[in-house]
Amino acid sequence: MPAHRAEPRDAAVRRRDPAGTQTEILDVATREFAERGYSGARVDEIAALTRTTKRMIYYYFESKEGLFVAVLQRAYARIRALEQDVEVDDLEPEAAIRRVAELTFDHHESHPDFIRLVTIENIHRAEHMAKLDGFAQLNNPAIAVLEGILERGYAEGRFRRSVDAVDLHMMISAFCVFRVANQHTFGTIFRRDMLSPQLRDHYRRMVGDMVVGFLTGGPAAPSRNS
Amino acid sequence: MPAHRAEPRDAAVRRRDPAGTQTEILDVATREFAERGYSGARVDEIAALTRTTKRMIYYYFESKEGLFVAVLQRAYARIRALEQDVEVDDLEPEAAIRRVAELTFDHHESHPDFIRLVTIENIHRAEHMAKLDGFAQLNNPAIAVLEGILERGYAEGRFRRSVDAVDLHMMISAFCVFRVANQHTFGTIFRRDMLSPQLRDHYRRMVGDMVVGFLTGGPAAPSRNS
Amino acid sequence: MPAHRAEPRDAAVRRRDPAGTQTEILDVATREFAERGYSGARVDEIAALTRTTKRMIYYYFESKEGLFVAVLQRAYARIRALEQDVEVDDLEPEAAIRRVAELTFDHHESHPDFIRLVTIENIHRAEHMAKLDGFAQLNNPAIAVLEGILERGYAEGRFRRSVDAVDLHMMISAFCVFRVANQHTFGTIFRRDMLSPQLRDHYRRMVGDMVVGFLTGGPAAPSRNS
Amino acid sequence: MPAHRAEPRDAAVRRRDPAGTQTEILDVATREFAERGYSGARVDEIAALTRTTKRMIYYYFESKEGLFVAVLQRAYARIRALEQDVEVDDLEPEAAIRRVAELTFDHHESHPDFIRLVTIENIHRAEHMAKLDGFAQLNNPAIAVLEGILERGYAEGRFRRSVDAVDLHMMISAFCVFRVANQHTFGTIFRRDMLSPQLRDHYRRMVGDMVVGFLTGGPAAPSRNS
DNA sequence: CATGAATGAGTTTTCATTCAT
DNA sequence: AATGAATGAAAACTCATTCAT
Repeated sequence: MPAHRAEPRDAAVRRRDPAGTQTEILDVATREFAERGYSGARVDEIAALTRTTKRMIYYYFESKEGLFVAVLQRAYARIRALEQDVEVDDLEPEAAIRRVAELTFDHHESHPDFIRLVTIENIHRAEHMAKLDGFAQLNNPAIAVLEGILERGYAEGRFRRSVDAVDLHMMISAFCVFRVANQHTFGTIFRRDMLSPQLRDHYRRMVGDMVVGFLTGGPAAPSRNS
Repeated sequence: MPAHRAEPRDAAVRRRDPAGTQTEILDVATREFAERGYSGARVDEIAALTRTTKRMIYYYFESKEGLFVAVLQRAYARIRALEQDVEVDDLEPEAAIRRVAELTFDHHESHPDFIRLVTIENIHRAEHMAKLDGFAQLNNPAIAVLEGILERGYAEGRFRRSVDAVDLHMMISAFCVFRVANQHTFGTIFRRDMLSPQLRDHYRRMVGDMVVGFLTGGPAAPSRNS
Repeated sequence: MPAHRAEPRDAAVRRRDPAGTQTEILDVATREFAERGYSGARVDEIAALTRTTKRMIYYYFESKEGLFVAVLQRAYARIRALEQDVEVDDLEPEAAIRRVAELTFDHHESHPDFIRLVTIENIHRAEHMAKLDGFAQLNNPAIAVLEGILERGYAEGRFRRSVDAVDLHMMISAFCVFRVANQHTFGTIFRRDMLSPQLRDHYRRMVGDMVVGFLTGGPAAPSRNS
Repeated sequence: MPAHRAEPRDAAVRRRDPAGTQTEILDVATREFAERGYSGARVDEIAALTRTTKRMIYYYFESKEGLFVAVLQRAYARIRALEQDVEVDDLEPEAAIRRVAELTFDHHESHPDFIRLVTIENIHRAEHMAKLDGFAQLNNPAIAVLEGILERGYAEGRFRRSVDAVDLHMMISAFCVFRVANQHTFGTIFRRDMLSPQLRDHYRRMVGDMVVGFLTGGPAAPSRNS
């Protein structure tokens, strides 16, 4: 046996625990894919970081691609679970929308691996997501929440600008995702670490200001040129 | 054999044109890296799509990584050249800021390869940019323009919210980049093609509304925590 | 295609015999490295002369360098094993030391590949040996034997010249190694094949004479400088 | 032009000085071949370390092999020139032979590159020397000197052992070459730096003692076994 | 003589995947 | 289920040598 390979530690421990084995593989694979991208991740390396072997990866997930798809699926499922319990009915529309923006902000900050996976999947034009059902989320809970807030806002005359909930979600996501996903190039160019703890509150407030400012601003001015 | 693989065209045609050779390599490499990512791109394939040989890639760029760095450098240099000629002094602050947002929007829409390269470089934590000088852009022309507009806006009492130019640039970029970079996962989840021509004007107006709404809105409300 | 290139023999024959696979690789690699030097040897060629594939070389030895290190290690281990069983306690000191010299002579003559590997390793400044433990042999069996003989020789008044065992070993090795290692240039210059069977006994006696003459000679004359 | 290549410095200086150009190439090539071996040396690197270009190497020396042959030839010619002026007629036979041994010792110590080249050429079985005339040195000056000393020694009854001059030269060379050529492996195994300045005189005296002891010792005892 | 550009054939190394036990 | 061994195809990279100017 080649001495240079990290051997699976304590292999006996993992025997006969299929769910645990799969979970462990997915945990490691998530880290590796997020860290190195789809092409950059190595099946060998993932196996080595696991208490199982490569064979098990193929047994459970068929192929590297199958593993990535499973990783993606689980990552989205987890995020969606988090999005479920947003409770903003007791807040005024402005406060509610701000709260949603801030929660999104928090989610993205605390799940950088998720954002990296999404970024990677976009580089691959979402071809892996396409292999799965259940990604289409026309009735996304996050959207439903936004729709409720918007409705209240318009009814109460607090929001002047008419806007689609998905577009609003996009605007909020754009801000929150960009801060994490583009931190490295942006930081290099502008010498500003958008993720520094000192700036956290600053940006968190900013995303709220942005969305509230947008909604309470006047109707869209027509673009005067292209 | 992938459909886009071109036959090697008469190699003799291109002899003794070093600048041309390098340019052609960079053109092809830009496409390939943007398309498949750093790890996913193949030096062999890049060479095959060129009128030169793999050997010349190593002759001029040392390694795959050196080639990627050169691609990145040229991509940023080109974008920066575009950012130079923004002329907004004759516009009112609101119109000016909207114009800037729209130009950014246009740039990003017309340079999807650039956005993909930036995304890829972020996955690599900007390690390739780090190898180059000249990326730090504290005196970025885009920032200077924004600063000018903000100053006028405050002086004329049109902008109520105090904001840093780099942060404003970030907000605009976030919107414009997200629309392109995350189009695939977003499109899959919400069944909305953010890049469809029909929605182009809609989103273009939206980014303007966002930034004007933000600047003309009241001062930041304190975050109520979560 | 070089004449010595063997067709790949039925690969299936050798499956599932890891020790055998490794041994076969080491055997072939020893020959090839000894024959062509480290840079001159080809991993491809080594694999071709084996019933396994290039891939297995990397599986077991990591790299060309790793393979060379393994070859060196095994070569030294084997020589050391031979050095173990020298039995000279029943001989007079002169006869004993002569016997040791002759055994060294015989070892070197029958292991030209080993000498070539050592030569090659010296060209590389022993950098590969440095990667391994266990090469330092302060308690080398060969040295211990020499020490025993010297002690007896002095006690019995047969050896007049005081000498360090390691230096004595060096003197003997120098003679025996040179005859093999430098046979080609020496042969070309002096038109003398030091390895010819006719001269074997001549040189074998000579190394004994040299060492005995040295030990029984008077104490070192002071160098008169040059 | 690839920025990473060391450019030929001050190329103009070297123009129109064929002898100088060739000398410079040979100087650099000697270093590189001695340092890295024949296969390990790089034509590119040799050219880069020169004020000329690769083309000139091929112009003057035809090929990498031709260059190596030229390097070898010059190296031997230089050493032979040194061997010319040995003046030992005024010394007693013992002192004379000791002096020759010490001069050989000194030569080898001060020309490690030469020894490395010879070692490398032996790894290649002297195939490059074979391409040249003038290497056969039956009337080698060094041998002639030894013959003279031996003759005197026998005539004066100082040397008792009958020996061939070439063999004696071999014995001396073996000691002196081994100390330099095998310093690295020997040093690693026995933790003794044979080239350390502190040990220089020790070994220099030892080679003299060895040869004098050998010549003044009794006639060769017959080998008692094999 | 001089030089940067160019090249074909090789050389080391990697990787996802499968097999025998 | 589990595992070390094995593999073919491909990928990155190198090198001596030649060409056009």
